Amino acid sequence: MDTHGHTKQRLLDTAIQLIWEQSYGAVSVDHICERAGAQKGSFYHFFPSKSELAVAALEAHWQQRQPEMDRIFTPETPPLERLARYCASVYRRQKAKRMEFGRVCGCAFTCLGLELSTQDEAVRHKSQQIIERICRYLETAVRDAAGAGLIARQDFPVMARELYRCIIGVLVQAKIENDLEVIRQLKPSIWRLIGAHPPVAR
Amino acid sequence: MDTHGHTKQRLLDTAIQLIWEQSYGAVSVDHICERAGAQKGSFYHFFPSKSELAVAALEAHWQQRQPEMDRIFTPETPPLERLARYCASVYRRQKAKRMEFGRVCGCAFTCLGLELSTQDEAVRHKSQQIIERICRYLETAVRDAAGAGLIARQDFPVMARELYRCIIGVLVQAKIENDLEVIRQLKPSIWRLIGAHPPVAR
DNA sequence: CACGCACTTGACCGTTCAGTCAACTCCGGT
DNA sequence: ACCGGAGTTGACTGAACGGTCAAGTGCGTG
Repeated sequence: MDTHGHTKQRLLDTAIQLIWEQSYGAVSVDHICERAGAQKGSFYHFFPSKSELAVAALEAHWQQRQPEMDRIFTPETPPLERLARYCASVYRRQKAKRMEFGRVCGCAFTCLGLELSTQDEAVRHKSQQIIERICRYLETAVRDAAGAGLIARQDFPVMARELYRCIIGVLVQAKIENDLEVIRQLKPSIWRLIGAHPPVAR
Repeated sequence: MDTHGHTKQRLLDTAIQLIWEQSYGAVSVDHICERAGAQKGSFYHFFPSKSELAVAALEAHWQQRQPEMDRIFTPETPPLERLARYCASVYRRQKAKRMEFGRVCGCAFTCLGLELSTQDEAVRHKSQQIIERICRYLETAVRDAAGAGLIARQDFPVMARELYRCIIGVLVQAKIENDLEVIRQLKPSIWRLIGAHPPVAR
């Protein structure tokens, strides 16, 4: 039972954790409350519905990740090195989660977004919004890479989305196969897509 | 209410349809029975549990698709043309589904696999199995392309999985953004990954 | 000290869930 | 004509679901 922090934050943290490990449909409000050490009335004091909790949890989860994204994608790092570090951080995060939970869990944004996007417009929209935020980091990196003459392509927004799809694909496959090794293929795939010289082995 | 065919097949068809459009967690056995025009007792006569229905529905859905896959990937078609036709068929299928349901639904195998893979080993395994079957078509195509001197890479199984991840990524993004246009990017991405000459515009 | 409000409590609601069951119908084989 | 088994029916179960509520508690402010 999570007892750190205030109730609302505990509910958000617990929700994203359980939904990430299981799924929106498999996690009940009762489960979340129990694991967060809160009562149901408190839950509905902070969130009008389970669905709105999901939206808030997505946003909260992103807020937790953003500092690391800023660190990885700092302009002080050479652009291709940023991408390489991001690939490494994806692997590291998935490995850490598997250590904690015992299974590969993939990307929480994508899993939740995919599960609910045909049923819940608010969740779909928040999920899309977070994708856009991630793409912005990628776009800046490839734009800087082109500026430095490291890559030839100039269609930066398209490229960024292409790279993000590649990351999604890797994380989906890693979760379905419950295997981290797929993630090692992320960097070479990205290098091929951007048309950079083949990466040196990590 | 679906009244064609025998009860078991109707249950399978209805199940995959509803799960594809919504999600495993959002679709109840009652819904499936109602839409299939069957009684609950009949459901549990054919399937021991909702989870085992999901596995059977994945397999049945694949069986329905296989003939088209065989047609697209026939060795009589030039290898890169096979890939191009597959990209086109992915777009066509998603467009048709959106026409019918009103939203982009993505890939049923992936959606169901992703939702349940941490909770239901049988579903995860079936989903993985179907991925492998699709990869086999892709692998033969790229092997033949290399044999014809159209591409340089020789790591065919790795390539096939790389291409499949690219397709997954596109379909996930198309569903989350509820937009078919992303799928148009599939072919150029695949061409970049295999290192073929840029495709002519479709 | 007293007021008000944010937050908490735990019982409660009606509905829906997956799954069960005994009785029944129908049909092919003998 | 009879039998047995596959398939069907619809009522049923107990648990779990999302959500509500009236009655509290406790704390910061005046």
